Amino acid sequence: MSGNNPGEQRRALTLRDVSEASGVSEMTVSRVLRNRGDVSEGTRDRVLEAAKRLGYVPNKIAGALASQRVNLVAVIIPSLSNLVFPEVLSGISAELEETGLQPVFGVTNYSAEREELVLYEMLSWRPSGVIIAGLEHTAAARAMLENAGIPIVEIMDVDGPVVDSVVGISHKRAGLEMARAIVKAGYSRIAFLGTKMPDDHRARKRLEGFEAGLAEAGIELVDREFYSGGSALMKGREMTEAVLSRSPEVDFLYYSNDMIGAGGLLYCLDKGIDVPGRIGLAGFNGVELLEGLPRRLATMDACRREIGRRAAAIISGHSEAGLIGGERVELTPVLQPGDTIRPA
Amino acid sequence: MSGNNPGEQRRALTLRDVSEASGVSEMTVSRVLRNRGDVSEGTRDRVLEAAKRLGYVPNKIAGALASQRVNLVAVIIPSLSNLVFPEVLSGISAELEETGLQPVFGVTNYSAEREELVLYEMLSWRPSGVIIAGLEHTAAARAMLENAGIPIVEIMDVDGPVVDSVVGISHKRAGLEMARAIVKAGYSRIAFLGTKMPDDHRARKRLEGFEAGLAEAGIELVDREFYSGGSALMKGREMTEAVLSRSPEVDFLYYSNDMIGAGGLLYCLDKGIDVPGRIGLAGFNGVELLEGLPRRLATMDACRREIGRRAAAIISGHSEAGLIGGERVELTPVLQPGDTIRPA
DNA sequence: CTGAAAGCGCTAACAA
DNA sequence: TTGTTAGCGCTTTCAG
Repeated sequence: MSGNNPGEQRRALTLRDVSEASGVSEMTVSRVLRNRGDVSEGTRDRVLEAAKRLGYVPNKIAGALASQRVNLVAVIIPSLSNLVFPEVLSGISAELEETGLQPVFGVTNYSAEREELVLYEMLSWRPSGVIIAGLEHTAAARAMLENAGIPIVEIMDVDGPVVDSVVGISHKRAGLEMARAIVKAGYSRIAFLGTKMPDDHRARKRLEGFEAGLAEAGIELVDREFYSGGSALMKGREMTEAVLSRSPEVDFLYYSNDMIGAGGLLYCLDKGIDVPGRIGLAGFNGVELLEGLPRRLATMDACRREIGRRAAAIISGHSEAGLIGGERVELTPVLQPGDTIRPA
Repeated sequence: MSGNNPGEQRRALTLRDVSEASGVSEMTVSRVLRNRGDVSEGTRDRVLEAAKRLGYVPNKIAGALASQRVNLVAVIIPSLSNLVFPEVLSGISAELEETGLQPVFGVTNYSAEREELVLYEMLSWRPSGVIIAGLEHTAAARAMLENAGIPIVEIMDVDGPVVDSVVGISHKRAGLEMARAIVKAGYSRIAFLGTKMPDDHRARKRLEGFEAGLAEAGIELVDREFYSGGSALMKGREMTEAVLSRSPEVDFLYYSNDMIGAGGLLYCLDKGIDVPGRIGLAGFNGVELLEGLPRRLATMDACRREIGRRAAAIISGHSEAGLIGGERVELTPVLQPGDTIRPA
């Protein structure tokens, strides 16, 4: 408020400043500011008044170093532009809201190398826990996770070996069940349309499960088409056109996510193709965003918010209890048949 | 790798451990690990080998306290579920990638109170800079920003008084120009459909600008409709239906964002309404996600990624130069007429 | 090129 | 209820 000579480098306020301004020892000031221990009403008021008047903001760096406790939870995800992850994050945020823990986000762009880097960076802040998407990590990243000495929760996927705790769904199973539902509905000449990302293991596992499901009925994929980058809705259109002109006999299109599926749906409607009569369609994720399309695309809910919540709950539970122990939460995605699979 | 008695609380490794394992002083180990100062090839190798073998992860808390430097940039945004912000974040991430600075995100849920809290929390980590959405803050938040002694960049909006630097667009102007374009195209019975959020000041400013633009031509809004929550596409449909049945004379619908606009577009197409002949439509944001709809919705690009980039660049520039000085970057959103405004 | 000493701002532990 | 003393693990500074 006063004495702000511009140009003069202002030193940030310290506990000592508040201590001097209030005539109370640093230690007691610290107690007041953290609501710790017994402090008399009078002292408390004097301290709070002084802190507020000066505009004191505590230095968590120093606090964390002294107390060896950091209220940060590292959250590592592949991407922010894929709709799915912001939803997971908001589940995490919501769950952590009242726990005193703060999520810190890092993004890997679907690169295992970058994941390793981001993880290293985050661990060096000594967070109280780590939530990380997927089960596939570099050897070094895995080692860091194992040695961090804090609760680790791998999320989204449960198909594979785990470091500590895990919260997710089985993408293999999701693909498998979708395949069964499609076969049961009488489709048999089926194509897959998906993303081509080297490190998108979950999409890969869904496809594997899907093929396994088809194999049960002696069916093989008729065609497949991959893309990367660009607007998903548009890509969905383009890929659908490509597949339908290349393999006109196809009667079902399974998309690796709802956005490209929606593009495909719009394309089919444009072309006057009978959906789900002539061609059935299904996506994956259960993106709420898409409610409101001319038809509801068949999909499977990936339980994104719930995954975020449960993962955060594990971290906050363990950080309270002070223990580290692998929990396993497998959520079950439910088929939402929508309007694009014909009734069995 | 060895000696991991489970159950035994493992103390995290310190510089001293690396020092002892390599037979080099802590100070020199520190130099090697930070690539600072001259260290002989031999010592360097010994240190790196030891650090790697032990799996040492530096403690940034201690480092930051000692050096009084923190490579964190606090980024405060209203929401993650609104498409727009993840894009800003990815602009920030991209720009910061090579600077050694790390973004840390906080979410306010469009609440000024919560913003104040999040800001306090983040400032207590003594970040190198703050990027914060919007110009409207509580008095206390404003005071914190002013006294933080670090570069502050307010983003998204330039219509109003600023704390330090600002990067954004004028939403008033965006609304104004949209109004002019619509009037010029010959529409005159115009309705507004938007979100009802107390602290969404940018949507409010767009509406104000829009009304001002209409007023230039002596036109007043025929109708308005607000919503909150739910799937935007669906809400767009519902609101559109409501307005059209209440005010059948309307010939243009201006939506406060592209998602509800897209819902409206789909509704009109469903009903066989001639767009843009009978009714014109426009949204706001320039959401790439929507490319691939049956028609391209008229919109205005909000320059989200660019805003993120520029804001991050200001922070990293100032943190290098060590100075704090208000920069002002006003980007100009461009009208994308798409297929839903009839040619003037 | 390398090392020793002195903190960074706070809190744990103990003393009064 | 309040204060004192020692660090937390690193880096700055200065001395070899």
